[in-house]
Amino acid sequence: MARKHITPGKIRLTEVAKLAGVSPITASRFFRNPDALSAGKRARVESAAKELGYVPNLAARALASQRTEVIGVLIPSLTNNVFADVLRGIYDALDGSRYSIQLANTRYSILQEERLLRLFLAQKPAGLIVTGINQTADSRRIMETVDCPIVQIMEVGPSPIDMMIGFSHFDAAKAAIAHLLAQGNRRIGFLGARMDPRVQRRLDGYRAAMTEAALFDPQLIVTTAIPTSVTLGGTLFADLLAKTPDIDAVFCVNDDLALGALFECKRRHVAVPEQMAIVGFNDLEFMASSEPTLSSVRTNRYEMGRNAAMMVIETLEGRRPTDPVVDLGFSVMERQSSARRS
Amino acid sequence: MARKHITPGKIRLTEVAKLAGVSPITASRFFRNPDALSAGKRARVESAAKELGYVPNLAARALASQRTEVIGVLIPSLTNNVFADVLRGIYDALDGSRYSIQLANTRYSILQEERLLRLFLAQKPAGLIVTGINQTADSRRIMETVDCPIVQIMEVGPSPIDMMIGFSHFDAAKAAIAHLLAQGNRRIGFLGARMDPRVQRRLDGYRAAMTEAALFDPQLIVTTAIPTSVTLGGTLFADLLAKTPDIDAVFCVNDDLALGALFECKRRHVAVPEQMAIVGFNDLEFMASSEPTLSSVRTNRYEMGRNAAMMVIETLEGRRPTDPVVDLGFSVMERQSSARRS
DNA sequence: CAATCGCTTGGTAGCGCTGTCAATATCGGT
DNA sequence: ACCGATATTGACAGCGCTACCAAGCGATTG
Repeated sequence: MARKHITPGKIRLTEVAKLAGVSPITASRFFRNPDALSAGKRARVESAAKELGYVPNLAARALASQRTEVIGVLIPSLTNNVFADVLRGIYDALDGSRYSIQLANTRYSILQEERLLRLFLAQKPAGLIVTGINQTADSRRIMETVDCPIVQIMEVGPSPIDMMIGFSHFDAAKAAIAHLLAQGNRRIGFLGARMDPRVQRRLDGYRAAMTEAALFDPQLIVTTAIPTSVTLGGTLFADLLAKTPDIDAVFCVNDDLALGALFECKRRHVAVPEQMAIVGFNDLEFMASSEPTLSSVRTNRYEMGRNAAMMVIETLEGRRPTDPVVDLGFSVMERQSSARRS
Repeated sequence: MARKHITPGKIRLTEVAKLAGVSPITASRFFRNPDALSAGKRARVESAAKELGYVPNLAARALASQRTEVIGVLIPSLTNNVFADVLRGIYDALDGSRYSIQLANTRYSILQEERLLRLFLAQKPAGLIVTGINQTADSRRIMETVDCPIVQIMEVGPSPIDMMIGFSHFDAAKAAIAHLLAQGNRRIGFLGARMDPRVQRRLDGYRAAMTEAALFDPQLIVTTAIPTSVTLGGTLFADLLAKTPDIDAVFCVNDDLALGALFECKRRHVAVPEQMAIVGFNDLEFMASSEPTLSSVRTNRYEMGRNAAMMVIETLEGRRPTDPVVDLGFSVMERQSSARRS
């Protein structure tokens, strides 16, 4: 005999089955596919489970069935507000479902991402949500061969691994610049921090729009690898102004930078928008209530997370979404900070 | 025979043991307590595992050992920046350790918290991190009988369930008011949103400080159950000003409200700090770089998360912290928005 | 030299659940 | 009344790992 024998009070599936007067297998089916039971047994098992306060042992289930009900989520940052919204969407979508989330932070490193991916896949997740479309070649190969729904979030692009939901950062940035140009601005600066792949594509969109307008000038661009912050927005804006004092507008790759730039303008008594137009990116809540209100590009982060999780669930339940690639779009929110000068 | 027989390529502990020329049990010990092996076997198992790319099956481990290496984390909100910092601390502390995190969102409901708690405990977590000291009586009873390290975070108080790390919201608010009083303010308003237990205690601290100074007036208090936002800060400030136009300062229960109040002041051409002093709470990054810079009460959120996770791990490894209750304190950051009028 | 001790190693028997397949019950159609 | 088809149910074995106990072994001791 190997170990201490059965703890008396413990409630296993067997106990529920016994009380309900059915076989353990039937009780098991009740929890996984109740429709397969006759109405009578279904009711008996249900009340027995409730009476005993039965909670399934997920480890045993995972071991026996060779799969889990865990959806792995790989995001590059826990601090960034953008991902907080996405996560909230994911958690909301999974709330009340049988699935749970395993979250991991790649810290903007695709090698770290690959490591975490291997770790996740070893535990046979039910599904996977990964950020962006820039994975290592190995990561991609691994994900292509694995048999579970995978959603790439935050942006759309060609050749999804499986499914994809996001928007075009290139188009979004281009639209922001188009707006600034339409308001009569000519010397439009670019402020970028962190410079992850999605921010790079916003820079590409900026470059394309400016080149089309024959207004491109590399001197207008200030970027850094440092993580973003409001303080950094002020610093970068000061740098830009030092390099190119004749700018009439600035496009910031996110709202923190935009807010920092606004504060820096106030410190320097540069009137916004009269002397300087500002546009941010993401449209965080505060943009609409600053003074002046700040223009931004609205992105649908909560919906992105929510839909991504729903796409995974639907696939798992056999109702695979008709279109594997969803473009959630964006909208340029035109506010006081980029209003046309009178 | 019950099911398809052994998948050929699958690497189990048995395979590693075979290659290393030891029994499975010895291989198993290598992963859990390498020091118990002789140096020779340890090296052999290690190289065998690496050669085969072995990854332990956590479900099997959990089932056989009757425990998991998952630390449950219950927080009230995913959106709130405050918890993002705490979470980052927790994830950082657990990074590279054997433990992983299971996160759940109570949405500021202690009933929801109790439900999630039962769910977690059914899976025998290695440890638990819960927010605050206001649990339901049932939750408390359950946690007191369960045999795993538990850390209550965000605040300190009497009678911890097990361990506790945080600071006194009462004292922190009182110190903020003391600062405002020291700067010569007399009619100090209070702006509160969400009004969760910790915010309530900040209100208590405010009331105590104002009463001590014989300046308390309920008309100075504006609160709402609505979740916080910058926009709400502006709205509440407008309400306060409508009720009590003669205020000379305002204490906001968080930085979002403070920023909203600042913007509202700008819109109304109320000079900060000349006509209106503002103090926030938490000291988020942007407070130091706004124009004017905003005073706030700095709290050590990242350290709180990090230490909480470390306290759990240390207890699990038999090195229980000497003091179960850790007060991380706070500091009043005095900036331009509450500078003494010249 | 037998008795004792500490360290390392292995054998056995499950942990609680579910995949597979066979057995049985039920039903409509001829 | 018989047949095959469909809906329900159950028996069995085993998922991959570890708790428990016991045994092997060299060193130490009186």
